[in-house]
Amino acid sequence: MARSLSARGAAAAPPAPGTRLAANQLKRLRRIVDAATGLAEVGGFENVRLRDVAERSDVALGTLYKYFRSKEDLLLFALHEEIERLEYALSRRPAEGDDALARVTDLFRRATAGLLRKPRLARAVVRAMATAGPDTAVRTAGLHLRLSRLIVAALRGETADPSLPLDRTPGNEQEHQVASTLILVWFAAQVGWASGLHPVEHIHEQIRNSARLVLDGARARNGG
Amino acid sequence: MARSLSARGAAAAPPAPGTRLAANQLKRLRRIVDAATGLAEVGGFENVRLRDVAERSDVALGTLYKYFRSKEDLLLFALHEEIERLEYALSRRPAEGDDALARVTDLFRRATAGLLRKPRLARAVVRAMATAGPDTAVRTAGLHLRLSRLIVAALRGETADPSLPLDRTPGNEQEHQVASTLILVWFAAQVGWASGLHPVEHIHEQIRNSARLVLDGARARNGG
DNA sequence: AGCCGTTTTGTAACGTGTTCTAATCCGCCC
DNA sequence: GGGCGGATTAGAACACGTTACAAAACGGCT
Repeated sequence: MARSLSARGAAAAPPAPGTRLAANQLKRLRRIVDAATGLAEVGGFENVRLRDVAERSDVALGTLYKYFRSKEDLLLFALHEEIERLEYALSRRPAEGDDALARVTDLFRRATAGLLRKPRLARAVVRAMATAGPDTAVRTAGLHLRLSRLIVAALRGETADPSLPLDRTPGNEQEHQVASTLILVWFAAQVGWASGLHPVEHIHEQIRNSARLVLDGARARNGG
Repeated sequence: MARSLSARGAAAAPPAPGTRLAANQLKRLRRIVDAATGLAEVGGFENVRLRDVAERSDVALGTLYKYFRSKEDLLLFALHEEIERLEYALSRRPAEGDDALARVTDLFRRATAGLLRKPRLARAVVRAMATAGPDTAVRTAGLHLRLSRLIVAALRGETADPSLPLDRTPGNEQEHQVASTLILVWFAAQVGWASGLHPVEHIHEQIRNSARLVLDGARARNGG
């Protein structure tokens, strides 16, 4: 995430062997991502011309392709960081609400708000997600798991433990199904927004409606 | 749809003025779409090179762009036809099942099967849908409405009336919410499949799980 | 300091979606 | 049959993602 890349421990001692290179590479990576998001904030997906990204980050085009497999991969990395921000924010202030529905709605509200603070960037990353190919499947799956963890925690009124490995996420089958459904709805609603079909509010409405249905279903199924 | 384009009324009498041109244009349109889907069946989205489509359909590149605003628009038209096929099939044999859940599951099973009869074409149109821009928003919205109508009918155990205008679709608010949720889940699941994230069966599982949750929710809400 | 393997650079090249234009064709009307 | 207007054609041109490659720079090692 942003933190782990920028806040390098100030080692006054001679850097360990192999570290110097990695440090430079991390700086380069950061420059690239910042350049890309900067361009995306201004003009969305189409405005992220990889030649421009390369120029703005003082990096050769070839280097850029050594760090990221494609334009989508690059923007997906930005989304990854955004989700890490969300994880951090939720760890400091968990989703609020008296019942699961309220908490989950709050979670998505905050997630959407965070993403849409920069609408054009949001459009860009959503589009990247939608057109991702098999080469970025791993990243995509990771995002899904991270979100799922956050949702399950919100359902339970707990706060997610980011230190746990993603494949050992708590939650029973039904909770995972609820999370999965809501993630897909959220994603699809955002695609609809990004392609000009709906205004932003529609994302919120859609999630609220779906969450209500799904959670009532879960409750009924539990005999509650 | 295919039917309405190819089965032209055999007017032995001299064609009405302006008809000759339109007939040629319809033939051209059909050739273009057939060429595109043919290429997509073989190699998916990337294999649909518009130059090749133009050549295969004996049409100039410029003409192609006079008929369709973009590559996505062209493939979306193919999806439109596929959904019309689904409408037709459902009008002849409605979704089967004793309760709403069974019928809706059957509907999506058939829809998915129909689409995935040609997996590469399916990948192509799903991708087109996912990357559609504002220029194709109308087509996209239309597809959503058509599907919604089919789902509401399946929920009720009726058969949809394709002659009704799309904006006068029957169904109360809750039924529309159920339909909307399931459509989004279906779409997102297909995007996941198309980008290599999941095998086909996952689409079915996902829809089944989501439908169960959502319909239980709807039932609980109705006090049933 | 000098060497070596890796990384980075600069730049050219290719493929493909999209746009543009001038020339041609086609159906219609007088 | 001749001419008009819109549709069509062929082909060039442009933008941008992506790949390729030779030369230069860099970092660690002796």
